[in-house]
Amino acid sequence: MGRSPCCDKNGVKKGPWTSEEDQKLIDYIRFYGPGNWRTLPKNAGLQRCGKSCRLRWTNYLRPDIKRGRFSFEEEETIIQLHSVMGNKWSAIAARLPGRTDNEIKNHWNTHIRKRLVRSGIDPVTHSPRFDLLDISSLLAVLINQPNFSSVATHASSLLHPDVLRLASLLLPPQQPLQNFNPIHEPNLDQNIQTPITSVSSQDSQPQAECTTPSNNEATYFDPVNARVEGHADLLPPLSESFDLESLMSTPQQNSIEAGANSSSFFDFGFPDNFTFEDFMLN
DNA sequence: AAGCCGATCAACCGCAATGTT
DNA sequence: CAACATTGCGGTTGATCGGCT
Repeated sequence: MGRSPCCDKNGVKKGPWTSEEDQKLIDYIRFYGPGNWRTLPKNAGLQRCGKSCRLRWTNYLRPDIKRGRFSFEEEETIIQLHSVMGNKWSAIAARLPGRTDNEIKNHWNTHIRKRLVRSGIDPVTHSPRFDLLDISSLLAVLINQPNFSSVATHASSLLHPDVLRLASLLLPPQQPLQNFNPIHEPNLDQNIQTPITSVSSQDSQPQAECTTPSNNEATYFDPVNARVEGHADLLPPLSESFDLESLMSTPQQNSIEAGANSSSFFDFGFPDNFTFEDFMLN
């Protein structure tokens, strides 16, 4: 009746492995190969549970394990695969040579997941979540650009349409951005209050699509009235299903579809010193 | 210097799936 | 086919470390 324990608890060591134990395990597996984990510890002279030996080998001692930081490409792959597979860490690991499921799982939980949350992405569904998004910091980055019209043009192709729509809703109608007052960030960086000026002559970045007026006065981008003011191309059409409630909820059935556009949305948060140039380069 | 706290990651636990008798 | 053994997987824990006060 019931399952017998995977190992005899008496006399079985737990906790971190010593280098001597590692060496015993390596030597044994080099000679006999992995497998038969139940009898392995006894045969190898280890006071360990077979399960512990298998875990130590597969997650740490295996010679084909690639250690060190995850590359950008690896992280992208993990995000894409996770959007399709969910928490199938072993399946994800199978597509990342040299990485273990445990390592990927840890990296997801400690790095990637937090970045997605900061970027307003639900890490479970890979859908935008505006209750997660630090929208004011995003706006601060976008608005605090000398050539905001151009920025908006870029942003409209890079950001989720509903993000831009929400951004427009946050701004009072007929009000220039210089008076923009973030709702939840009363102490937001004062830079956000800075008037947005047209592209200056010393602006070294080429801006082929720049729609900034040619005068030297400060210009303000009003997303709400962008269409009437000739900026219709700056704002995407409102999604049919868009409403604040839908955005605040966590859809359960659309992870695969969401995965298809997740990497075109924000994949990462914005560090304090983040600039639009950084954004475009990434 | 000491204590606190958050981040990281190796390791453990329980359960499910699969294999064997 | 049932019972048991083994392996694999995902969630969680806890030790450790570095930064901060």
